[in-house]
Amino acid sequence: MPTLSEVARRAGVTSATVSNVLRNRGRVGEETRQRVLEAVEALNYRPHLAARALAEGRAPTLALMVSSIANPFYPEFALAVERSARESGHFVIICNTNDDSIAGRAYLEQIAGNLSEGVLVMNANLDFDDLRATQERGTPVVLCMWERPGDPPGLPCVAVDFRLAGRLAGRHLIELGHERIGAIVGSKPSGIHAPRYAGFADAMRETGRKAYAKSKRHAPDTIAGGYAAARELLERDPALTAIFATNDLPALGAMHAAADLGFDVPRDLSVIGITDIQLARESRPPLTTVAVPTIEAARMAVSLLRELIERPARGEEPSALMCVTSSPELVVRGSTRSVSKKKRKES
Amino acid sequence: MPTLSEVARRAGVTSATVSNVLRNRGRVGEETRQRVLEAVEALNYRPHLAARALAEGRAPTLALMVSSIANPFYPEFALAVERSARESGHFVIICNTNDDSIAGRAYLEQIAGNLSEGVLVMNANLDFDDLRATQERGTPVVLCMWERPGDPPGLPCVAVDFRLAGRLAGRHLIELGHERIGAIVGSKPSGIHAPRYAGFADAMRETGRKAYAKSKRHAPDTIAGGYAAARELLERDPALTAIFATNDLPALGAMHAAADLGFDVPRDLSVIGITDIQLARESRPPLTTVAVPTIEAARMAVSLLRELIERPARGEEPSALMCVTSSPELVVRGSTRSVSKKKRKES
DNA sequence: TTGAAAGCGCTAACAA
DNA sequence: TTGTTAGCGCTTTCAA
Repeated sequence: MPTLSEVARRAGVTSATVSNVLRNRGRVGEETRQRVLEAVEALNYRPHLAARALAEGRAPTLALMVSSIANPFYPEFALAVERSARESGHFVIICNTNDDSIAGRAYLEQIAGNLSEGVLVMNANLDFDDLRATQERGTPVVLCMWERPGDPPGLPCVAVDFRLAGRLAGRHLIELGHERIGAIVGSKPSGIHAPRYAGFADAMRETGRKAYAKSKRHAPDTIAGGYAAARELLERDPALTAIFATNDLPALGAMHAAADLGFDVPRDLSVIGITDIQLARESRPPLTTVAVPTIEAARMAVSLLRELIERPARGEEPSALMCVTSSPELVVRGSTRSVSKKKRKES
Repeated sequence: MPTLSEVARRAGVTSATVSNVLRNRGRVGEETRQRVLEAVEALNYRPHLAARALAEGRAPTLALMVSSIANPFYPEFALAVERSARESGHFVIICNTNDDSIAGRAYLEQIAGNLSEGVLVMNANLDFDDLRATQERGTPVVLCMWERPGDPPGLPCVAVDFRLAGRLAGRHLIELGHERIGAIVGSKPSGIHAPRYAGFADAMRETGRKAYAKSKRHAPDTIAGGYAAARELLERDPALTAIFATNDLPALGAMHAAADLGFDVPRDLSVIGITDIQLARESRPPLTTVAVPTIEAARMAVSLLRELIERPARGEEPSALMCVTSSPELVVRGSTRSVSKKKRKES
């Protein structure tokens, strides 16, 4: 690989000059410029990003921490992150923590500040103290999807009003006339799914329903998890006419369970999720869900991070430590319907 | 961020010594060692990976080029790649080419050799000349999933016998008694899906069937693509009893189309795909498919790449330029069944 | 066993 | 407009 000074030698100038033309920093004579460009071309020169990073005191990558990139939601997000990151010349390093905070810490310690200029966190299974520590050591961190806009996490974040999402889902079901509604809630009791369920509960309370509390199951955030939970729910109370899940994947699983138990969705049972992942559009029937502004969140997270990276260099305070995305929105598709008078036919 | 020499100063030694203890290179007195370790601890020192990379002349990352990480197949693969990469201390940079060879080239030029020590290519939409060029500039490249073991691509690769996969799928259908079989083939005519279809055709030929040729559609490698193609196929020839798709996603789409047209899968129509993505297990009915050794391919790709990275340093020739994974295997699930005598009931 | 010194490829003052 | 020089943080001979 040719280096700057080889290019310089060939062009009969010094590396400083080559550097200047490469960065378009002006103050270079047109003729010299041409010569340099020719040399670059002839040698097929490409700048050494690691060297540049070292000299500039900044790294050209952002780290994206996820529990597992294989979760169907993350890739969509990662794609958006990558696109935004590219705009500021950053590459993105995927860090799978595998839901293990030890692994997460290991990643942070190795990457932060050296290889990556900033850290994006897409799951809550990292130790917040670790995150604060890396922040204090000079590498900005932003949480990509904070679920409670009203309750700042003590770290920069982009917040999505998931409580509202839950409420919208609940309301939709109520408007369709459902009374007996089961709920499938993400597995970590005090975890990120609490606000979603709280919103759902709000909707129930607002309209004077109480029955919902009996029919609640926790399940891992997967199709299989939702399947198992829905089965339990439905076997325990076959009179349920709707199921609310705090996430699309379990909602999809619930549809399968319903089918296996002889319920027709949406005729006998309505199912609603939250997020609007790609798959939600592609299930049969397509899933009614509350869409969360994923792409917007990704963009915001990257620009917030970028701001945090750049501000200190300019001696300014960041303008805000929390961005709030636009609100979640109900997307009515085929998996919900107004409750039929005759209720279920079979089972 | 503390630096090596700060640690050194605090421990009353030079940076060379600190470096030695950190790399466990021995030749350091036990007492000094302790002092250094304490200083490291006290200062909370972490090595600067970019600086180390520069000094060592090697980068700590691998680039994974994919057309779009959002394709449901890639994340599973990416996860496996990341795990393997970590074993040799590499981080993985995700490069979404977006199926655009210009974007791909841009990535290669920026990353290869500087930020990344090697390049993994997970789609064929990169210009092979670009790949060869980066290889010649000193950055090893490996194709992660070459479809024709018998026909080396002129680049290091790990090959999967996709023709066999196609054949297994075809045979399975034939063994179930199917005669009229439709095929959905990936959209790029001469592209990566050709061997899969060729294998399918082999199976047909071997058993003297010819009808298949009429019922073939090209479709993008998505659920929607498969849906549209299957609809066409089925509307054109409702007597089809089976559909073979060169990939799971379109196969899943075909199942949806079948359902929409009143075909029951598998009673009226069998559907089979290739790959065995996670989703295949989670569809209704679960998809019969030919499983491809994804994880194994990921591991092989990373170790081949690692070997290519290290060999030249040791002056050796790489042992092989092509690894072949174990063979694809039929996974029978719920979407295929022996052809019923009465054929379809409805439609 | 430890230190001194050069250098990886680049940037960025500052001088000329 | 261009060159000189001094690093960025680390590794690695080679000496001591």
